[in-house]
Amino acid sequence: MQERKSLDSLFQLVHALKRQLHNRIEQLNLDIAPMHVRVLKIINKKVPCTAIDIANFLNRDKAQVTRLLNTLIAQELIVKEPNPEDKRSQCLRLTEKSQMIMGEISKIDKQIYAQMTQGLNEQDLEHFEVVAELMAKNLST
Amino acid sequence: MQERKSLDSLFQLVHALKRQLHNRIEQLNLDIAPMHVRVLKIINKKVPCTAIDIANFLNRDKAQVTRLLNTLIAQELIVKEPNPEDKRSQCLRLTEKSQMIMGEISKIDKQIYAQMTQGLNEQDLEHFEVVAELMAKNLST
DNA sequence: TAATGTAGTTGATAATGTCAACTATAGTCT
DNA sequence: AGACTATAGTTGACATTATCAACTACATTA
Repeated sequence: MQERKSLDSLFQLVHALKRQLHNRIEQLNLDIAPMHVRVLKIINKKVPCTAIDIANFLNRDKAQVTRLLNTLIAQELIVKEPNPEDKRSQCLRLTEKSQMIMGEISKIDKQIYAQMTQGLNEQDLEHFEVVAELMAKNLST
Repeated sequence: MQERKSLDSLFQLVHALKRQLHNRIEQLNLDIAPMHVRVLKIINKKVPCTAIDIANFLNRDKAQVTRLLNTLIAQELIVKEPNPEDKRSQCLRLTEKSQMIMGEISKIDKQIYAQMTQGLNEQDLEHFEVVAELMAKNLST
């Protein structure tokens, strides 16, 4: 029953994490969902960033990404700019509004991370992350 | 950026895991989703088992559990029996049909687990699980 | 230039998750 | 016993996340 237990704890962890993030994001009164926040983070980090970059990073369908981006554009959190290298594609950029929001989100991330990692030292976390990454890689190939 | 990276690898791992499970379950032609399988596993493991037990274990809304159970009943994978200790409640039990299916599911679990844990030793896995459990606990309190 | 590939959109639909209101039974308190 | 509160489960409504297929427009390759 070793494997069963491990998968369950993993599912429960991520479920708890998503709920925390969802609750905290709700408090910002942004009217966007956790996936929108993840998209904002990616656009913030990767410059330049296109829709395909996001789909690849999140390993999600392009259709989902298009819809997430539409919401963000409607709320003036991102803008699309022509991609000089490819007329099919657009570069995504945060607006001033969302740049300010990213600060809040970063705080929330830090708080949740601190809460989640209580009682764990740097070495534990390092090891955990390495294992998680390897597992994800094992599954995706 | 330490915290960001860690959360992302976790999300990606679970996403990849869910996809693998989904694909494999699909191959069984059961016409049920991963959550249904998780419910079957819980009923299989915990005897007696009621709807509330499932909701508590999965940390999900009772409404969702009711609907998952309805599908399973419609497909004759589980039956409800009166709970002798509480007339509001029913005990859930696997049918012969689903007991056979559990064998297949167990095989799939083992295969996916083996794939996911390639290159990791028992100690790595033990540590990973302990950390995941502690994190989940930290978040839920 | 024809064929093939890629970026992104749209429609349809499945899977997952949450909230609130409700029924019926259980337990508690006096 | 009767009133009050709590719990098990159901139902309706809805939000979020995810996937597939078909499509347009542009890019790349042969």
